[in-house]
Amino acid sequence: MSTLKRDDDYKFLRIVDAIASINQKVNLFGVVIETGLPKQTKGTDCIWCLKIVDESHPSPGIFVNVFAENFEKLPRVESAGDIVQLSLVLMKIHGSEVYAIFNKKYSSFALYEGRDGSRFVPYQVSSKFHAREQDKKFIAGLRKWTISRQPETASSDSLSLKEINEGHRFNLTCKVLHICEVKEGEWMLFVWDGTDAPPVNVHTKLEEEVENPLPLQLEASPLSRDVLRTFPAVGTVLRMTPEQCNEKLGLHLLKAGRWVQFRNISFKVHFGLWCGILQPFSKFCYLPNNDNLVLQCQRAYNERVKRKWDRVPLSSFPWPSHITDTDYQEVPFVTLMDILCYPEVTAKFRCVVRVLATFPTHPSNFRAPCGTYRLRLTLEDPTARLHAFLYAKDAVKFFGGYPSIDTMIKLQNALLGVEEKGAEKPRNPPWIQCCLKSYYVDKTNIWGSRKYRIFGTQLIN
DNA sequence: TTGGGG
Repeated sequence: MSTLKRDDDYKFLRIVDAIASINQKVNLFGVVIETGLPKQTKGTDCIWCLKIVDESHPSPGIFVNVFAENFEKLPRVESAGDIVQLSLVLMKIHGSEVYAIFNKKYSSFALYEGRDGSRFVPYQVSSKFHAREQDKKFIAGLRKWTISRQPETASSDSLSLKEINEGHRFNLTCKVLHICEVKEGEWMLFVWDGTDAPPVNVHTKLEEEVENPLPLQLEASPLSRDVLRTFPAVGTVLRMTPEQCNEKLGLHLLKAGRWVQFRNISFKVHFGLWCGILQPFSKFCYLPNNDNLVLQCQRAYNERVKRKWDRVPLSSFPWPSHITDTDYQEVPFVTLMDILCYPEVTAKFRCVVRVLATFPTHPSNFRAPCGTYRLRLTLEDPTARLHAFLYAKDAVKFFGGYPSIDTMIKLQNALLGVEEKGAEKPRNPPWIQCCLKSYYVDKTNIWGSRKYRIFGTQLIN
């Protein structure tokens, strides 16, 4: 196996020439167009795979497999389109695919800003990296070339959350809002693009509400109000998890607040909630803030939130069902996320929601032995779920007095989107409008004892 | 050593 001679140290190959240098150690500059997910290998190291291109090989690019002894030493590419300088990487072939292998013992890397950068100082270097004056001309050359090149996101088919459906190999352009360790070594991402994920059918049986009520969120312990308050009030916050929890992904390295494009991900429904699934072969890359797709998402969201009457689910357009009517018709709707994040404990709202479940499950138990109504509804909109209680005179107004059990069953079926009595079909609850109030039950712990109650709302027969 | 483009 040949290595570069001393006087070849400054020699940087074009990718097309590196591809022809199998089993040799070469020096390269490239534009990073995609990264995998950082992973722990089966050996002792971590790996992060980059895909790079240059003018000699603008498509499809070659993979650079970078190994390092810990996650922190891996190249953390800040943005698709950034430039990587690689010294003494070994060119190898597997099948018909040519790779560059970064060996921690003798290879080195440096990362530079891409087309929008003007500095020649790398933002990250590996321990063996030495800067040289000649580097600048390669960086300047690549920057000049990338300006004429279409950004990667322009050509990739990317879904928005309002278009997701169950299946595999989707690309999603979104903003990472939050990353948290939900269990020891298990990380969950919270992503958003300003649109609403489509409502899904509820497959659980209503009777299961007694033993296994529908969860309000996918994470075992709900996010704190401080975290929720950093989330936008409009648009679905999608939870994303790795397909295999034991997959040793370095998800904690991802940065909240950045727009990214995920590639080759799946979407599944858990308990009627959409969930993004990261597979071992899923990719992601941070997008520059001036990426066209990012700007489009932000513009659409800004338009949406500034319209007074637009805080309703996209799929309830142009108007929710006419199953309910509310007082305070002049009050604009808010989202459940608005309600969860409202800065005061006691407040009144109007919103458009679906009723996923009732507890008790059968109308014959909606009233206590003393005759007073007392039931709990599980509500959702594209932004959140919450439990809302229906009590006493608010329930009398809601149900229009004390209808017969048969009538009550009909009302409940309409509310829950049950097609016919006794059918084993999934429920598809309609969007309804309702008034909600938040209140507390313990004066010494007002936030900890906050609850929600439906009022000023009636079912229309 | 590890991973390997699905």
